[in-house]
Amino acid sequence: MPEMNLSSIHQKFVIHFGEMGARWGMNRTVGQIYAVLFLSTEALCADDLVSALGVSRSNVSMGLKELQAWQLVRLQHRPNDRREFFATPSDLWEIVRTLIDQRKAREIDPTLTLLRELQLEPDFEQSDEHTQERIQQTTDMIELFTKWYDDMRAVDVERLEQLLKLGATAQRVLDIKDKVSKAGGLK
Amino acid sequence: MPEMNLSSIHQKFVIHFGEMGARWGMNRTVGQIYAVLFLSTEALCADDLVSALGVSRSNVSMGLKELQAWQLVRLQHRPNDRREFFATPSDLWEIVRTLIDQRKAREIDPTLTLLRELQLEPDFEQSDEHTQERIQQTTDMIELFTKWYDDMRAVDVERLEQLLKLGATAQRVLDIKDKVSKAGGLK
DNA sequence: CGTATATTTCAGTAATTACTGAAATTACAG
DNA sequence: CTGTAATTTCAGTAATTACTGAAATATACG
Repeated sequence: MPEMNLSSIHQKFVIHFGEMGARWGMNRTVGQIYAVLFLSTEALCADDLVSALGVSRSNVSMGLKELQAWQLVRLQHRPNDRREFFATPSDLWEIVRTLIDQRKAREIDPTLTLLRELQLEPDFEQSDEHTQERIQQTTDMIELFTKWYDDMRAVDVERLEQLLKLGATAQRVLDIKDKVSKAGGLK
Repeated sequence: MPEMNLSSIHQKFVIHFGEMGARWGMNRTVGQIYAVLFLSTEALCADDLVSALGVSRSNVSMGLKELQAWQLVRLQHRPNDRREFFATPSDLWEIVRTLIDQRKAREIDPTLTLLRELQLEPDFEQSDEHTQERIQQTTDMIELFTKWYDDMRAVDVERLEQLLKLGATAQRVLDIKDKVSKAGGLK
């Protein structure tokens, strides 16, 4: 990793998110590009990234393309300059939402599709009870999570933070409901 | 992929979770082993997996070792049989919790550690405001999520399902609180 | 102990994925 | 159009990761 005129802080951050990127279905370079953009005050062009990371121009080009496919970077232009500049959304919540949306689209949705297809196959009814149950359980759980996420996705950020901070406290509402219905005999 | 005397349903399921496993920081074989165990009525020994998947004995051995490191499989013994038998927990919620716990421990916790370290570095105060803000935002968000998860982890499954089904409906509680405090002037 | 069976280790190899440099393409100013 | 700068493509190669078979190790039973 030659040629990294980034501060010590930036370097550590970039290296870490490079490793993390690799575990998240991108590769190291893609993660590093994103980290540099994420910390950068202004939008950067491809050559800025080349000199920040010391990787080839073509590697940066491919990395940026992938980040665009993930919808994780914004493209910008400057007057009298035909280079393209890239930036990350300033709102971290937006970034997280995009990440979840993308992974959902690439992993969860196809899985759900498969599970539903399996249940429609003629063989399904013939397969042993345990298999049927497992497939059903998995389908139900994914549906539970995705519906919850769809719900949450619609809530505005401030509200969402409140809800998350409530956490298990929200459970108290259910506790009370339980007690009331038991005591009062309400269904 | 020779030697797969699994039903069509099992095959499709196994192949899919093999691919998914690869995106989830395990490899294809590990994902496939897990899928076979997940659908199996009874615990299986290594050679069962060899013949189900048509991979080498040593590959299965390594895969099982990795699954044990992830705490995703249970080891069982049968009387008068010194082979080891493997099974997945019967409770899907337990599996999901383990998966999240493990990924948290491998990815989130180290990230949080790094972010906190960066904030303690002498250089941190010197770095530009945007960088400081980004690192702070990220720390805060991860802490928000992990605290929420810790909360939820303690709740029993039935309750958890209720809460997730509530979803954004829980927001109404906050809405009402808002209206009351506005109307009544409560702080 | 000795032997039979189960499991793990690991060096070598296969397969996959990432990266580079050169060539091709695109974009646009003159 | 023509020329120049920016970007992309892609074949070749490097690096990484996955897998195998053979050897080593562990386990349990007589």
